[in-house]
Amino acid sequence: MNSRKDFLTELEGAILSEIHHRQRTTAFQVRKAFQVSPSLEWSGSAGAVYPAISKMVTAGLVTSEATSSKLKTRLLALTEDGKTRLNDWICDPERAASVGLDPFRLRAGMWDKIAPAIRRRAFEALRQRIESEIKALVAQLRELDAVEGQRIELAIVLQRSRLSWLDQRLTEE
Amino acid sequence: MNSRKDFLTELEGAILSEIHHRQRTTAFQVRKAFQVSPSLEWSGSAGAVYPAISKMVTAGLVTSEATSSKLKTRLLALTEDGKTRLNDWICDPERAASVGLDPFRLRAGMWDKIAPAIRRRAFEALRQRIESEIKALVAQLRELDAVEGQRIELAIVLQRSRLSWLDQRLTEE
DNA sequence: TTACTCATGTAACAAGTTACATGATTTA
DNA sequence: TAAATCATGTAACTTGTTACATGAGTAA
Repeated sequence: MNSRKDFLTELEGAILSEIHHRQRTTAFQVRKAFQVSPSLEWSGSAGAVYPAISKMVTAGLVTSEATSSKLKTRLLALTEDGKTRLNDWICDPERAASVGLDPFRLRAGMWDKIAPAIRRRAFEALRQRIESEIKALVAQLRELDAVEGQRIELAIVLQRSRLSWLDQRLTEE
Repeated sequence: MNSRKDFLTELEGAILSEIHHRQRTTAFQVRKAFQVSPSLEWSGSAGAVYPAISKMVTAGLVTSEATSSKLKTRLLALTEDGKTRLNDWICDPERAASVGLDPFRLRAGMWDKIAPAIRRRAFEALRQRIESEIKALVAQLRELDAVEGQRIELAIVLQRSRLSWLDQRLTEE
């Protein structure tokens, strides 16, 4: 049995993506990108990012070299092995096609089970919230790079489809 | 400071939903429902479900009464407090409007970064996978109850929007 | 000089996973 | 009677979170 894990987690894939498409990145920059991203659910917490990168350095997927600056910044880059593994992760159809975790979908079945008056109010609050989320996403669309841009585009598609689902539910009543 | 947590996690909400809309449920049935569900990402593992239910029994959200059967089955039900908390969870617009965790969206930005030939093959594999997922979801639509049905419907909407996103990318090339 | 940001990292904790233990009941 | 299923639960592990420690540089 090989104890070396032969697949990347979602977080590891996301980190490698970040290192790959941005050149001369640091762990800190990766964290920042996660914190800023409105389409990613990770907080970019130090306790997740640093250990994940250390592990991938040990596994030979990432190189980490010290800089001359007094701040102990380390520049990260992918090894050939890291690039291959990232590619496999990006193209894995099984993972990419899975439905993921969606708080809206999780609740959708239960909205039928509550009193109509409460539901109407809840739907109204939801609609407003989603619309303001869309506005925020659209606003960020220009500021951010291409990789994040595609993710945001899909997040907007998702939010719009939620809105039209809500509309349909409301007109059916 | 109150150490008693005043919000439900997604798993706790899902468990309360399951107990509420099915009458006379057991922890085992809840696990089964999660395991079978194609729209939920939890495995319904014993190590997650039993402790979560125990905690909610202790917190006074769920009652658990032994049955006369030799199998040490326990029937679960919501208390009034549990129903209130479930309602709050269902209607929480902040949580419901969040984008969630989506493996497809996470990878979407990176598909531009790989060689066109590899991308085309990856997209073809993805398309086939998604289409078979949709078929499986449609097939389950009849078998399952209303609550799960709504979730599956939304999962189908998601998968179809992924397909049309892929189509758009392919025709743009 | 106080406060904020850059930058890395660890510790305590939370929440999920698999694998196992236990024991009754049903089916082959 | 052997195996599968029903049913509950625990133990070891993984992976994420917040909060803290540490220390350098920058702006008020």
